[in-house]
Amino acid sequence: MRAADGKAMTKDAQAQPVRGLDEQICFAVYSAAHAFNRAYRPFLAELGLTYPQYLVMLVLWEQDGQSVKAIGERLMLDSGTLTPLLKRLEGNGLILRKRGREDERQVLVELTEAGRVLHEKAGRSANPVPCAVEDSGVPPARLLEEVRALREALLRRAAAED
Amino acid sequence: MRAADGKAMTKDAQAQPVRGLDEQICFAVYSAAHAFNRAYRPFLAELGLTYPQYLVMLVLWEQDGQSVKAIGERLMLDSGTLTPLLKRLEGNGLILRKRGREDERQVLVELTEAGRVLHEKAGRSANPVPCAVEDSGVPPARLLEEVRALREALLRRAAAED
DNA sequence: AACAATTAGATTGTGCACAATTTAATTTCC
DNA sequence: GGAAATTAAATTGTGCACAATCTAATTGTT
Repeated sequence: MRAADGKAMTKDAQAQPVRGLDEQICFAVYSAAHAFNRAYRPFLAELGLTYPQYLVMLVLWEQDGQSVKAIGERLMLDSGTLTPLLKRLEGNGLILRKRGREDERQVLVELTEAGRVLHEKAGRSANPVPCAVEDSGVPPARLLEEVRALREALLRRAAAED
Repeated sequence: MRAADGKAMTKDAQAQPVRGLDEQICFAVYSAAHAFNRAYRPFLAELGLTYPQYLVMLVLWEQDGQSVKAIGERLMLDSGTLTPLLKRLEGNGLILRKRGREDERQVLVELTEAGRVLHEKAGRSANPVPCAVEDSGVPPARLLEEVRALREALLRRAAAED
């Protein structure tokens, strides 16, 4: 866990009249996540991946041979989500799953040749999403930082809840 | 549909080297959506709702008696998602589903007394999420507008893809 | 009236997402 | 060295999410 900066939380949760849908940041983020999914679909269909599978591939393209645990920490997903997803990627010939020799509890995930080739293909395919981000007119660097700050604050609250 | 301002899209999708996970706004939004879910969980557990069910209740609390179609347009969800979700809400006694008398293809969704009472209860329960948003230090009004602008740009791209 | 086209929901099948539990391997502590 | 605690994955069960398909009702056209 990062960000144990000791700064006290500003206040406690309190009862409040329920806000309408359109004033809620949570719905904006929720629906934006769906919109990303839709915008990515044609690009990912060319690669034969779903969006969560693409995220796993991004993690492996950054560093091959990671454990399920390490992938899960990177993506904030648990084994109940990753195990079947990784089995599908293995079934499609993009990765191999093998028990660690040193610690046999671990499962190490390695790219196959096809998995590495897909990295090149992804780089050559037209990705519509960065353009859409640009179209939105929102400065990407600032938005990235704001959404990350929001996520971290939410995770701190969730962890503090009990 | 809003925002048909006639402004041409700035450029077409192009091939680009694949960016790392941490530079991608899509992953920031995706993981922030999960973080909202986690932060909401204890609040929603008190109400006996999941997050998507809470969204449906928000829509009905704003206006009772809407059709499945209208709810779906508001939340950007289709009948394959809503039908079983609404049946669960009906099973829990929060709503009633009845065929429209005027147009029998429609199913109208109405709050029960328990569903209305839950609105009051939601208003009295401590909601940790606004506090977390405040903790993040990001100006909420600006963030809301930026995320919405992003979503609309993504949906335009997705619609234009083919 | 009659028939095509459209529309509203429901259904089916695939794939996340996560809580809770289980199994097996490893580490810790004595 | 051996029992207890911890850890890594897998499994099970519930609930979204959406594409594709199906059924039934309505609307439009002739």
